[in-house]
Amino acid sequence: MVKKTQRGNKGVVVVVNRGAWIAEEDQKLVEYVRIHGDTNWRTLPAKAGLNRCGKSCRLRWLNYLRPGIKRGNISEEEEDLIIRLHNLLGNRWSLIAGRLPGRTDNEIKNYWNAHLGKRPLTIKDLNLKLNKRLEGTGGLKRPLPTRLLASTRDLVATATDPAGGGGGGGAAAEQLHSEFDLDRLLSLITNLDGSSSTGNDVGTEADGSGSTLEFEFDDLDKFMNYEDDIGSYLLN
DNA sequence: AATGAGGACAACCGCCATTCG
DNA sequence: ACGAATGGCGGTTGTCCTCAT
Repeated sequence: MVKKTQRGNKGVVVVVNRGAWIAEEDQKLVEYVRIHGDTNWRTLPAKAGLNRCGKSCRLRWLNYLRPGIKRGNISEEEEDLIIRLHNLLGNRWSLIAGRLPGRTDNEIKNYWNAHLGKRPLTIKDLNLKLNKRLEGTGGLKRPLPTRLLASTRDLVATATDPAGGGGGGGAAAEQLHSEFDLDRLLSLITNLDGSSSTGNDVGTEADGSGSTLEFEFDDLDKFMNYEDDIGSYLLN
């Protein structure tokens, strides 16, 4: 196990363990948190008899030891949700993880980087996914409007770089950008239950590389429960 | 069988926001 | 009001494992 010195309380140099946790450390941490709760991570290691920094303990607890954590086997539904939430929220892993019970931000982030981030998610992929969901209803009568599920950043990237190369495509990007029917999407979302002004206003934000949608939780909830409505909207 | 490449994932780091004295 | 302590987050790195050569 790797050791490292760091400044502890009052500048005292202490030796802390680094690297992979061993079963004994996990046991100590679980036992301590079970009795005393998961507060004051700074002093917890010393009290629990762990040669770890507080941050390390906190991370270990939150990501692996706390009850209710699901490990591995990301289901197709979860993956689908991750993709759509990422389209909405970007790399805000803690927010995304908050929508996936039992999953941690670290796991979502790792999964994205390992499986999804590298894979260019095309509109065709999204259409195929939705058609699969709509099996038995005849599938989509017309292509899914890209503006509903993909951020303009992704669209612009696709438009400017259709073959994976770089540069160019400004006109196409501009066209796609103009096709991003933000107002339409927002009005669909806010009118879902007929209450467009609930105090949880939907906002938008430009980040320079294309707009990213920002939703208050209630609106996001609506959107995530909106899949069937998107389907019926497209089929009608 | 040895080894190098690439993937997967656990853990660390640095920064920022919030809380507290 | 201010600074220190603490918590939380996203990005990055390190390590282990698998597989191809």
